[in-house]
Amino acid sequence: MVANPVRQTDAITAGIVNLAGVEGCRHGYKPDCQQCEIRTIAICSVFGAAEISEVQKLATTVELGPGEVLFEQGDPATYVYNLVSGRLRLFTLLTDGRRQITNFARPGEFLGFAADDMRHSSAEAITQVSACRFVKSDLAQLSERHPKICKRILQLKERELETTQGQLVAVGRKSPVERVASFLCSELEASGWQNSQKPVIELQMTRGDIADYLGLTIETVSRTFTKLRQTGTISLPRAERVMVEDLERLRDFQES
Amino acid sequence: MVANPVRQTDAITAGIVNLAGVEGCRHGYKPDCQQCEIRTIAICSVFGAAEISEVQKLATTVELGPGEVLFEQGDPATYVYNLVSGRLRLFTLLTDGRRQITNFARPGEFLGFAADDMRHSSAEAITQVSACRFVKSDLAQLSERHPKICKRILQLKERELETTQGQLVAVGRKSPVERVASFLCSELEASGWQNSQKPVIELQMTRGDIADYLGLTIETVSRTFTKLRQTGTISLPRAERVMVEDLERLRDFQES
DNA sequence: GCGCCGGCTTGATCACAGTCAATGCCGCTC
DNA sequence: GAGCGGCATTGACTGTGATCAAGCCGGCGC
Repeated sequence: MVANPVRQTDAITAGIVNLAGVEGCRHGYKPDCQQCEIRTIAICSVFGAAEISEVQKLATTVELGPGEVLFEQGDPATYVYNLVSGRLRLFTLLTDGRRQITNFARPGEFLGFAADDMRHSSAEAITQVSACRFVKSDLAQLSERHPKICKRILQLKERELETTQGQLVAVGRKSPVERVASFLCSELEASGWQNSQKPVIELQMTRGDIADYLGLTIETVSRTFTKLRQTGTISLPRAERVMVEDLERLRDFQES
Repeated sequence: MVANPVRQTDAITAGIVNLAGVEGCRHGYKPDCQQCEIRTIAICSVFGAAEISEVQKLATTVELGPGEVLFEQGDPATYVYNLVSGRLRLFTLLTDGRRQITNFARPGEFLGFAADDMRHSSAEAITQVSACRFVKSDLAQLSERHPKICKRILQLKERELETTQGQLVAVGRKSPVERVASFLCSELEASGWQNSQKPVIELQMTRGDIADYLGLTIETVSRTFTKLRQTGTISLPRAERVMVEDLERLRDFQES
């Protein structure tokens, strides 16, 4: 009806890559919370050095390669995750294969929390991924003893909601150029870019992923990149490397 | 670029309707929590009869007429609200007046919580509205003493997020018929419709609101209603009353 | 090296939803 | 009752982004 009914191949073949019967269960070893890169930004940030060992006991580290599945739409939601490193795509599939990506998760994000213990979306690794897994009920118990966890999760949820709302505004009311510009700006922002450096974005996802994130087709995304290149806004030494040549103009293209 | 640049009038004139200098401050009296219709579904549901008086002390009732503003994009986020009765539209405006409605809030919803103390969207009453207002910091203090509030807010936030994600999927990947069908189904669902009754939906919002919610134009929404009428799926005795004649078919049109 | 495959780009064409415009309908005021 | 204003519907036309199709590029295996 509207867009690419059965044109994603990765979405369909993805299930095959899933390895174990249990959700996201590649290697199951304890994380080293002291050394953890996201120790200060994830939900764990609320714990002191003494308390963190209690968390550590409940956690299991999960590793995924590109294309592998962390969890799948329709499954029961048994686990929750802290994304430690790498990136994931979270998406919903319609019956005919159309796909809407709702989030490109980044390290520090809290994933898999579901209101009704049922997954409404799937999560696949884009890059090599490492995540910290908890049994949902374990975390619930832990949060009884340490209410501040709940507060922290709420903060992260609110941020997630606001990001999704921003995406909704883009998809519902912005032109392709505006959507792509918004996407690039938020990727740059979230990458921790410093004002002094030349702005460069390493895209870890394909054009197809970007299209399914922005509610466009691959072709339109590609043409839009070309347009941005031709106006001198960006340059593309390689398809996955975006160098922002005129950040001012890119920001203007966002229209918001 | 993409849709109705400056065609909403209500969005622009809305500010004029705002009455007091203070956010949503029409009448400021204490609510009667014992009699409250949303006592069992809002965040208050976690409190026993004894505790509720503590909440009541912090709350102020706010009343709004149709079109009046509860809070506005860009304002500091000082208050949070429980929507007690009526409906609100929450939306984001782009600089040129394009509007994306992100939520048609219903009684029981918790509104105005913001991650960075700044409003990213505006809230306007669609119908006569009554809401229960708290100073954000008061509620934060209260939740220190009663951590279960936080847990409850988290539940509501997760539901809100999942609803928004569903909307994103519709706007990003569904055809106009599918979007309108999805919208009608969720309106019916949320209205508390019982299987035994004939399904009737009283739309409280205009075609323009629905268009800005679904990422369409007024005309397309109107034409889609006509299409659904012509296929015998619904009938429209009045523009705002939708009688679902063939719920099976309406659900099929959702395509998800 | 060669061939293959997946992902990206580009071009040509088409259809669907947006735009513009006219009309209808209903409620409100005078 | 007449006139007005807001909202909804319908029609005619247009333009944008989807679709279809071809070609390109880079990486990988043989």
